[in-house]
Amino acid sequence: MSTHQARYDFTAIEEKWRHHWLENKTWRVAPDPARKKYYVLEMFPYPSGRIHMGHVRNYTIGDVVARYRRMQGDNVIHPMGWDAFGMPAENAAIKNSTHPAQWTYENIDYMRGQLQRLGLSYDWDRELATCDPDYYRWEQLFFLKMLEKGLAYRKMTTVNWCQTCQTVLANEQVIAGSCWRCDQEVTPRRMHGWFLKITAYAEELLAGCDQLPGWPEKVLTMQRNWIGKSTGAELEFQVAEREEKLTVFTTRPDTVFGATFMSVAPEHPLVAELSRGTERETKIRDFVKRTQAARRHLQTGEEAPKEGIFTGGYCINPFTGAKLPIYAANFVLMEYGTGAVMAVPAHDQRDFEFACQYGLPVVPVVQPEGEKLAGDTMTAAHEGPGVLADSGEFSGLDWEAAKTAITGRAEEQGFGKSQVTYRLRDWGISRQRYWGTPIPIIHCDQCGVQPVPENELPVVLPTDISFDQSGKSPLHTLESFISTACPACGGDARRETDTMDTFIESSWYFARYTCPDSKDEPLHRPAADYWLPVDQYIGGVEHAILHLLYSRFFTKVLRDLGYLNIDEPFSNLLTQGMVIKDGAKMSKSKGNVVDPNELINKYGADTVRLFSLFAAPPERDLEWNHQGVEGAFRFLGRIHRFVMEHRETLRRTDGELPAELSQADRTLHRKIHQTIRKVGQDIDNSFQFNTAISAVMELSNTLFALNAPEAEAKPDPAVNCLAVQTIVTLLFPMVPHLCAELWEEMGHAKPLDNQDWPRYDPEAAKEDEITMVVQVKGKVRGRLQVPPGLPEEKLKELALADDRVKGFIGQAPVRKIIVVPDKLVNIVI
RNA sequence: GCCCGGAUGGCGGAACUGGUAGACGCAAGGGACUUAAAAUCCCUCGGCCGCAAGGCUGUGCGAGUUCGAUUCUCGCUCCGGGCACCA
Repeated sequence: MSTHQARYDFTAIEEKWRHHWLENKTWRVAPDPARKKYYVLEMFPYPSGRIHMGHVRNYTIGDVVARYRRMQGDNVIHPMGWDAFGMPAENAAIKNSTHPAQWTYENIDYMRGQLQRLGLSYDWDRELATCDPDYYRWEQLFFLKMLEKGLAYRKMTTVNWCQTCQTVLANEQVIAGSCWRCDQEVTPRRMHGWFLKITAYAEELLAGCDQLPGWPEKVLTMQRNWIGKSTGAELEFQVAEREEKLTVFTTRPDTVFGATFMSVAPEHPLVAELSRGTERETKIRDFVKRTQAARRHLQTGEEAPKEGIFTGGYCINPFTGAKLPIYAANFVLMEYGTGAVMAVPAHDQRDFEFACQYGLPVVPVVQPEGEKLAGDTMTAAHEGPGVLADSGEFSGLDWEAAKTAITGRAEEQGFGKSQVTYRLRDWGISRQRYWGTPIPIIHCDQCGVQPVPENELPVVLPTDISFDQSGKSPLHTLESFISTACPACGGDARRETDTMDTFIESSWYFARYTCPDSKDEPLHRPAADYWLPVDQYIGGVEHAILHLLYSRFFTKVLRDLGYLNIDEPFSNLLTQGMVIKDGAKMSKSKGNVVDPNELINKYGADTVRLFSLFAAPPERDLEWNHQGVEGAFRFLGRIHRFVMEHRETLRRTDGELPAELSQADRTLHRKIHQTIRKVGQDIDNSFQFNTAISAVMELSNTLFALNAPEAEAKPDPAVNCLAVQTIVTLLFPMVPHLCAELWEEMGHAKPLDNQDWPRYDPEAAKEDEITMVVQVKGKVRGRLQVPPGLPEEKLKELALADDRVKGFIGQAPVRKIIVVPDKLVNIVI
């Protein structure tokens, strides 16, 4: 045998099969109502230049799922595309004086090649790039439809501004006070912007969380918290000696008798109203200005000390008639609820602190069991349960009952109602950037804000632009783009120069993959209906709220607009962990980046894939370990060598097992079927590729040992052949090139691509002898080799007869014997 | 502060529904082959005691339930993530 023949030439093998798959379009799919469909999708990448290890891991996991489902007979759609709009293209354009489009498309070409080198089984005919007008034009249509239904609107409000990115961010895109992309701290800014009414779907988005058993509980919890539903009441307080009423939202209507003052947001209109023309006016205006500035300079995560100022106004508690002073307080948020709060210091810690600071009364009205709280001795608010006291006719009620009773009374009397409030805010989608989807709107001095007529879509992003160093969008000053005619009056008008948040593109791309060539409509219903929803979605947990919430929202909107018939986009979600090196996330600044290209050159794609699956289960972070990669490479080399060494025998074997199996045959045959069972279970239950791979390693270890030169009785060639076939087939989803090659080397004419997953025979997997553990008082004292299925009595007998066990029992009386069939016997003395 | 995760050899990680802790791989040590090296193969490998047979101990810490706990309960410690004045 020549060493040449045995060499594992991964470069040649991988190149051969890459071409084979691409040229034959092996992974192209079409709807087939007769077959079960399976949609597996990985979060598409931003074309930043080159793929990184995180992509490798993400896409390898998806590829294994895709190939595995195909082998199970499913009609598998597995598409890939490019999240191609975004800031980096613009930054690169400014820096290198290229055009964002050119930069983006060059990156796409390069990265597509990288993905193909990994052997990922995509249907490339479905590839899309979101910066293509044929893609984003439909977003402009969606926007117009949403505008018609009141789901898109424009308002002037305080937004999150990122100075570095020179743009506004949605609330979801502010992570711990900083920009999700560049980490710059965001600052508040007043400006006009377009919003999508995600709050109209708050309840459905929340309820949907209970309909997603295939999602990690952690992600659902984060989404529930983000939506932040609170149930309570809205109560109206008449402002003393004035026309206005002050409406508050509270989750604790039961404490209304304990309200001793009111706090409102500094921006609340009533603050300016009440102080107008009084001697307080300047002082109050200063306070408002100061607190807003302070909020801007707050360290992320820091709480400002509570501060407030008396506005000079009072309002009347409708339940008690008491006159409550109205304070402007820095901790009250204008954006939440009504921007005003009834303050109950005895039962709310914030109000308590505020009351202490400004000498306001504390009146407990919910008494906890076995205690009698008094306002002047309390050191903290009591926020827990209790029974109402000093609350008029409601005294004596349990707090929960009181919530309903008091709200009900307010409703009868016409000064309140039960109310649900969400933390979720509408999605601000205006971006002051160039490289994005133009918002199809025209501003006319005469007619106001006008939608671009549908038949004029798309509003194409102009390409004749030049960047200066300011970082500002060139669209804002591009006269040829801005200047247009008003669709209503035909007069001079200006185009909207803001573009859409790029999260819009990723909110529906999974649907467009089902019909990427649809020309006359955004989605071709028969295709979308057949393929959707995505059965398995895979990506990083960093999108737990952002992309995943937006996509859920968009799916519901598109459903209500008649484009889709599903409620939820992703039935199952796998959030894979990060790839780390030396205990830290890979980053240029840390100098711990591993380049996939170098690895593939050195070991081949199969080894890189194998290691990234083997080193950790998918949800967990994966520590990249160079020596571990070597180990994966050695394993593939061993399999390759074995097949090549036995090539001729393997080709001659017809697969018919001998009628009588020898000891070695039985050992190997049993292991084969145990492995089929184990690998199938591991993938089906929880994508535990790491343990699936170790199972295959065990099978190969058995195979190699039984065929080692020093082995006494070698297995029959037919059993060996079955073992090799099993290894190659089970490993194919993870290590496709090598397995395809070895399959062919074994003499199979039909490629492994659509081979059926091996069948598991429970009979063959049965052990004919098992190790029974004998314990004395719970400690292992002996082991028995017995055939499985022995009756309990027999097992007890055998256990008690064991010499070593006898020694441990000694003279002590046996009190009890516990038998777990086929597992252990525990003798209690 | 609140809400989730997690903690197992030198390392990555296994362990069905409470039933042999450490599968599989890496590293390390020893050996074989080789003029030598690489590659490959074999052996050892949680800790302590012991020549050995074997014993004791061991899954972050402390209790508990159980014949039996990495697994269940309670209380802590540390690490990671999310939210953070949301009324």
